[in-house]
Amino acid sequence: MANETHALNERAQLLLKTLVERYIADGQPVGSRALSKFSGLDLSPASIRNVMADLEDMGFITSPHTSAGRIPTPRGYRFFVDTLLTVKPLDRVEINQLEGQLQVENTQKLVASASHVLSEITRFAGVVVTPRRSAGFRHIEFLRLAEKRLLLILVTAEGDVQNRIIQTEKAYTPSELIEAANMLNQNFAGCTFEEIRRRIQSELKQLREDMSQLMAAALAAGDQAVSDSAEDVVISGEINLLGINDLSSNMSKLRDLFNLFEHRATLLQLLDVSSRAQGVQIFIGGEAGLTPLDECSVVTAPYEVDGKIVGTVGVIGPTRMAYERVIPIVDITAKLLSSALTQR
Amino acid sequence: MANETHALNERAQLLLKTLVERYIADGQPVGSRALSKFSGLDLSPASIRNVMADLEDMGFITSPHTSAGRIPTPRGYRFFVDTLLTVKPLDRVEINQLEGQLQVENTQKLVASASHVLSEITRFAGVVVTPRRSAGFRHIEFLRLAEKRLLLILVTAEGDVQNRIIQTEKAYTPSELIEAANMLNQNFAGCTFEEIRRRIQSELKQLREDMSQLMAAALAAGDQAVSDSAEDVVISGEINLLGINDLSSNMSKLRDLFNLFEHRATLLQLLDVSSRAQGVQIFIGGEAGLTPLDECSVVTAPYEVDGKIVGTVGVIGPTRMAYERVIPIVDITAKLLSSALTQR
DNA sequence: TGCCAGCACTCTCTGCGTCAGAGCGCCAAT
DNA sequence: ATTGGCGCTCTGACGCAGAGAGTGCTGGCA
Repeated sequence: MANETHALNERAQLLLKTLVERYIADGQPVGSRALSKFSGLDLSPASIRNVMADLEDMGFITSPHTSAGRIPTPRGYRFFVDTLLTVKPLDRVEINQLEGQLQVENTQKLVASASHVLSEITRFAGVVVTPRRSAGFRHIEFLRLAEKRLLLILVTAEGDVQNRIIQTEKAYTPSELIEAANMLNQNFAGCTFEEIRRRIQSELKQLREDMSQLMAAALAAGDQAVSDSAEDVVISGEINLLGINDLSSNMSKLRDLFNLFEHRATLLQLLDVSSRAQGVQIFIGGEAGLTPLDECSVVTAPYEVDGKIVGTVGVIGPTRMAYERVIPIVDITAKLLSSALTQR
Repeated sequence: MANETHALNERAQLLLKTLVERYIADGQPVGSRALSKFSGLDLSPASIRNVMADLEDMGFITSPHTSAGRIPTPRGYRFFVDTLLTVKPLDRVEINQLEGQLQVENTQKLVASASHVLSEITRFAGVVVTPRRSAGFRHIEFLRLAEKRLLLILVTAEGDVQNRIIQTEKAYTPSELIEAANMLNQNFAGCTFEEIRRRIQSELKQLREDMSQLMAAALAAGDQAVSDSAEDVVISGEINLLGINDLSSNMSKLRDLFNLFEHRATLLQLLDVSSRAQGVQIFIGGEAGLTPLDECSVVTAPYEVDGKIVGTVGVIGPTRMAYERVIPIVDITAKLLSSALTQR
């Protein structure tokens, strides 16, 4: 007895499990009759009602109103995913399919396609935190577009390419441009932009005056690269959530949710948490502390480059989602992303 | 009499105008009493009812049901925007504000920010068709990332920068890379990729074998650049439309609308039409032939580079929108975009 | 001829009451 | 411990009446 208030006996667990499964499957509150049919146990609805009452007391399930069946509470979902859920790993076929849809041309495309694939395959919103990169300098190029217009191409240590068009006051000759680029490439390759800034500052007097605008532009582009490469969140398939009945019923909540999506910083904070732990993490309902996510769950997994965690992939969907399907998908996607990034 | 069935007399026009204005303002069907108060004419509701009946016969207005006021039909809106609407040009201040929010660093950012600004300022969805560019070759660079990994940087004639990481079979020396780049830069600058492909093919035998992989990669990147630079539609602020009562009432229509947004090709077709004409164009309701846009209007304006139309900007919002505000905004945005693009 | 007050009519919207259906809790019997 | 049975409660659908809004029409007036 005292036992039952803390731990669930096997029967209660089985019933909770089938209840959650049925609710996830058809979204209707589950009554004692249905449970008696589907649990596999040979119990009458009346007996089941007793157990259900206990489960309700313990806070695992609740009824929307007196004469409806029961639905899982967040706590019920939590227990379900933590100890009752049996995930079946993906088929080799599905993995290949997933892998085939990742576009490996460059990091941005890779991240974008990962997010897109997640949303396509789960039909929820896919989300990826872009890898954080320490912005070092590798290579620069000035390309003459017109008399006083240059295209500046900047490659960071991580192989990201930044480009911007700059208007110059003076018309540089091709050889001057090459000279400036060489000067930067030879002296500063491998440095951070902060270092470059310091060293240029101190050597400014020696610097030929007509070079200084080019240097300034280069540094500005560098700063841009740093800020661009700050962590960011890529979301796709938000539209899928419009189709989810659980969410689209109360319009104002839905609006809040989409507003959250626009508010990258908040989202980032949530997803960052998940990158502390290894493996798949699940946030159920408001567990993340964000009210717009009340009826949502977030399934995340960190991905890594060379053994170091650099970002997070995930799926945002209704709390009533098929976890046993979503979890392996997110897991594999993180692994695929890791390996695609490590190769480069 | 016969006159009235074709053209509207002044009184009818004024009443239609105030009716549309009032309906746009508060979204409620407008009754004869309200019209008599707000029209400025000194007429009793009863007289106004006669005119309204005529307007209804002519198809400019309709009533949702017997005892409601009248609302404009698409034809009513059409007449309104064509001949009754008085747009007030934007303040200098507003223009500056608009201009300040455009990010001119490079074409992609410019287009994205234009779309974003439109959505922010109108609180509807902003949409921009990216400029079509003939993809010519300008410059290429091979950068060694690791032994058998190169970063390929490709600059098109229009100054767009493509980059991709390639794995090579052979470990190239820096001087080989420079040689390959030089070879391409000197011989093919200004050519289309099609030309390059032909000429390389014909000279393939003379080409040192170890260079061919680099050439192939360069051409592949070029093709990518061509296809990437194909026209595309950038949408932002779709979420704003969630908040519009006219649209969010019937969920399924809203879904259709968002599906349309995902279906770039269809949207492109619609927006391309608008780039045939000069100046602001307005599509009301389903005039564009797309059912998901039934309750929407699209306000567009083409923008140009060096006097040649290269794309379209626009706003998608509910048919019940404040046209007199949206029209100048779209107009000015197109002009700002034109001038920003022409400068580069 | 144009305008308008008045009136009957129609339609929506709201609230109320009823009724069937679903499901529960409790209790007594096994 | 399990279970059949009974009464209770709540929802959702339905129908109905009354209020409110706005129209169309008619007949009178300048």
